[in-house]
Amino acid sequence: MTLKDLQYIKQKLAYHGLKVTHQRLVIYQVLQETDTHPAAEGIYEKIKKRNPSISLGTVYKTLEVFVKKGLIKKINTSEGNMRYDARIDNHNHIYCTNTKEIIDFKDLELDMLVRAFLKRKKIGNFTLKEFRLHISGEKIDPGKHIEITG
Amino acid sequence: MTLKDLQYIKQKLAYHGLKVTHQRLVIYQVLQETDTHPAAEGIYEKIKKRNPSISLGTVYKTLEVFVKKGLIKKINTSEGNMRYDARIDNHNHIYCTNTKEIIDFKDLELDMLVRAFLKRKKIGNFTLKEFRLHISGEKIDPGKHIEITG
DNA sequence: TCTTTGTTGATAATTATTATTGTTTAAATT
DNA sequence: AATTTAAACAATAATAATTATCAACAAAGA
Ligand SMILES: [Mn+2]
Ligand SMILES: [Mn+2]
Ligand SMILES: [Zn+2]
Ligand SMILES: [Zn+2]
Repeated sequence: MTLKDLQYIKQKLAYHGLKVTHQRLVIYQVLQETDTHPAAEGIYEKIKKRNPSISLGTVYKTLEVFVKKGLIKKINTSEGNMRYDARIDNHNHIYCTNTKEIIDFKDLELDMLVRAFLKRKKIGNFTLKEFRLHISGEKIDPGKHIEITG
Repeated sequence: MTLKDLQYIKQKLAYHGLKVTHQRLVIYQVLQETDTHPAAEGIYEKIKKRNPSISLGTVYKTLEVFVKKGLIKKINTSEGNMRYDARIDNHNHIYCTNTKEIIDFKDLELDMLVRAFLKRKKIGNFTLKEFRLHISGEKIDPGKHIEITG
């Protein structure tokens, strides 16, 4: 997290009419530098170390404000609890059913494939907002990473 | 719900080592004849009319048992609460963000398209179990149905 | 019929999330 | 720089959805 990045986040907050507070900065930072799609609780735990006075309620509230403003996205696990995602561009998720990890998976070819399909297959009386492919399965070696090739 | 259907459900329960109880039969029936992907609470409400003695806890427990045995599936809304689905074949869902409806959307062509894509795009250190396309948007006329054409 | 084991209903507990409220703070205004 | 004000905060209470407990009950088997 460079000084430039920090300035950029401040700008974003201001642009959305949000006051620049230490809590907001640190919550956004933590989420941005994490690729595991953490829950509010997880973000709170990370932040608490350096900011012992922060409240879990503030984390929830702040995340919700960010979602409303479109700064971040909210996704859900198959267990029904919410996770947050600093990536706001359209992308898909791979869910590992035993480690509970959620891994980003973006692919333009797939996007076009599906988009073309949905255009052909018209859905009447419906305005499509977005679509997402939800891939689920299990890591073979939980110690190693999932990697997309080909 | 014909007598044949009822016999068939009884067989299914027995096959999975589950005792055939009135509660289980009626829960499964209600879910099967509903296409709205209801929550436990919703199923409970429907059942209560004719079975005033049934307990909400039993509905939850029974649904969970069914999911474990693979008789039904559990899906989640973007709000984070769980819904149940009597359809267990692979299929996709269309989410209406304002009516909260979930509509089934099965398409073999799409399945093959995605399957072929994922084969090409290998995901390493991962065993794929299933994939689902999650389409979200809004009904234009909430009074009318969504319909797929083309 | 007796016994065993699984299932139910009633209820308590837990978990995740949201609401409330008095206090503090960022930033706009003087 | 000091003052004002609305927004944001921490602490805490409340809610909603779901799960756990347990005594009573019912189905299947001996
Ligand atoms: Mn999904
Ligand atoms: Mn919940
Ligand atoms: Zn993501
Ligand atoms: Zn379905």
